[in-house]
Amino acid sequence: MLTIGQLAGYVGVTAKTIRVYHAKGLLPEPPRDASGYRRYSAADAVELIKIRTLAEAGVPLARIRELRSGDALRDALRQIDDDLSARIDGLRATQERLRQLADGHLSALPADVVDHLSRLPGLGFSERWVALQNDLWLLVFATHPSTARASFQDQAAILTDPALLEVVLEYDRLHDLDPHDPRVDALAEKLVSATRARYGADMPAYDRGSAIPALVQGAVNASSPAWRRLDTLLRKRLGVS
Amino acid sequence: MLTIGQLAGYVGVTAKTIRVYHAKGLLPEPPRDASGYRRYSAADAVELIKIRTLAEAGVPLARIRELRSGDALRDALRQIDDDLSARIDGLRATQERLRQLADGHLSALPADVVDHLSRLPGLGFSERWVALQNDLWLLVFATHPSTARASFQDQAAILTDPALLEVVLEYDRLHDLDPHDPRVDALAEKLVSATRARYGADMPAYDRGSAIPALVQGAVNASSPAWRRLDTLLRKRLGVS
DNA sequence: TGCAACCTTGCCCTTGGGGCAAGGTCAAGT
DNA sequence: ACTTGACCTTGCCCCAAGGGCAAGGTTGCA
Repeated sequence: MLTIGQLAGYVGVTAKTIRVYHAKGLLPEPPRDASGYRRYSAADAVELIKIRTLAEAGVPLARIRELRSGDALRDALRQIDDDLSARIDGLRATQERLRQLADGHLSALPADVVDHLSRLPGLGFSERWVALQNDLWLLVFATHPSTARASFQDQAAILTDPALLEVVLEYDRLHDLDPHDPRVDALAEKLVSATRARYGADMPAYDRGSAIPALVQGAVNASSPAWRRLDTLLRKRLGVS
Repeated sequence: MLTIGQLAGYVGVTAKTIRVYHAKGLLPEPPRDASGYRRYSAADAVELIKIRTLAEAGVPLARIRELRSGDALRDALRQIDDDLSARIDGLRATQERLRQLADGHLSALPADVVDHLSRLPGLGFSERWVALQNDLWLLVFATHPSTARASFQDQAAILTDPALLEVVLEYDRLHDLDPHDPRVDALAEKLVSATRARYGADMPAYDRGSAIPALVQGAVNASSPAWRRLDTLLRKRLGVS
């Protein structure tokens, strides 16, 4: 018959852990010897190993207690297994992002993006626009590392077409206008036709490349009522949820 | 400029989590607007994403704070990566044991072991010995599933040799003897030579098959002073730590 | 006989947030 | 101008799964 410390060392937990399992009704209290020490049998060890197997799989102790008595265990085990697979995949994804962080991909923008941004003032863009673009690309590269590069190159290419460049410059200038200025409606029209021409009839997604989530656009819009209204118009005309 | 809820929804955490990070000095407090709301920039979002990447890798927040300022980060990332690999392996092992549990391998002894145990009384073993063997194999199969079968078969084979069977039977009978009875020393001698004969000069491990941990032996010994002394003698003679 | 290493219960501490209260603020529609 | 619902603010207590310590009793070994 084992003492609590022997059982604990044996299964690879601390005595405290076993006492906690008793207190929570996970493992029944064993008989005590003459001096009040708990005395365990091999069957208790097997039971404890089962509990630890579930606990190490991340099953909450309360749920282990439920499973202990009922015979829902057979069914539950499959879901726990799936859950475990999902967590393993999650950890692998985390590891991947961690390695990108180690390579410095999250700490600064790539050199060509910085280069691109530095040329924007020369093309006629405002300081505000450049700062917004900086933030925007920072976010896109941080959240969509795999597609960010393609989005960026598409955007940079747009500015080499004089007609399209003029449209984007007007976007910039709209910032301080009244939301109901007719120039807002006019720009919305121009953006719709330019977008349709560039990306075809069935939109891959709204506006500037498919990888930019709506949230980024929302953050951009927030600084100007005119931009907010422009965004509303575009969503209506392009049929985006 | 983002509010806390926008930033939170964006990075995929709750606003509370961000406040906790402020309180713990992980993420600096951003400027407040006229009404006291926190206002975040894209740089904060990038910083938060870094923090979450580390947190999801299981790095304690206190440690993330240390890494945030110092440039020990580059070094620490490698260890965190290793750590993560180890945890992925651990989860996979847990999953493996979970599947064995699902197959019922932990709930009962295999049929051939039960069969073997049921034949022991007929060979002259005591009830006590059979119960101890039952417990012992329960433990071995629970903790060393991969090697248990080989250990068991080796042990079963031993009992088919009449000379070895007699040695084991004497082990059983020793239980109630005085620890200093000369028969204890005599059995120790016999066991040493039998073990050497069976397993060669350089022991794979002590006594009955290499997979049985010392702790199991300890549990067996606990019930008899004579067995305890026998164990001590064997360890000395066979040179086991 | 002494000592180290156990065991007992009880209580507070920790991590990483969740949830609620009580109040202030914002944007939209009426 | 008012209301409504969704935000935001701080402050507080709560959770799981144990860790650690205290104060006392017990065991094994020389």
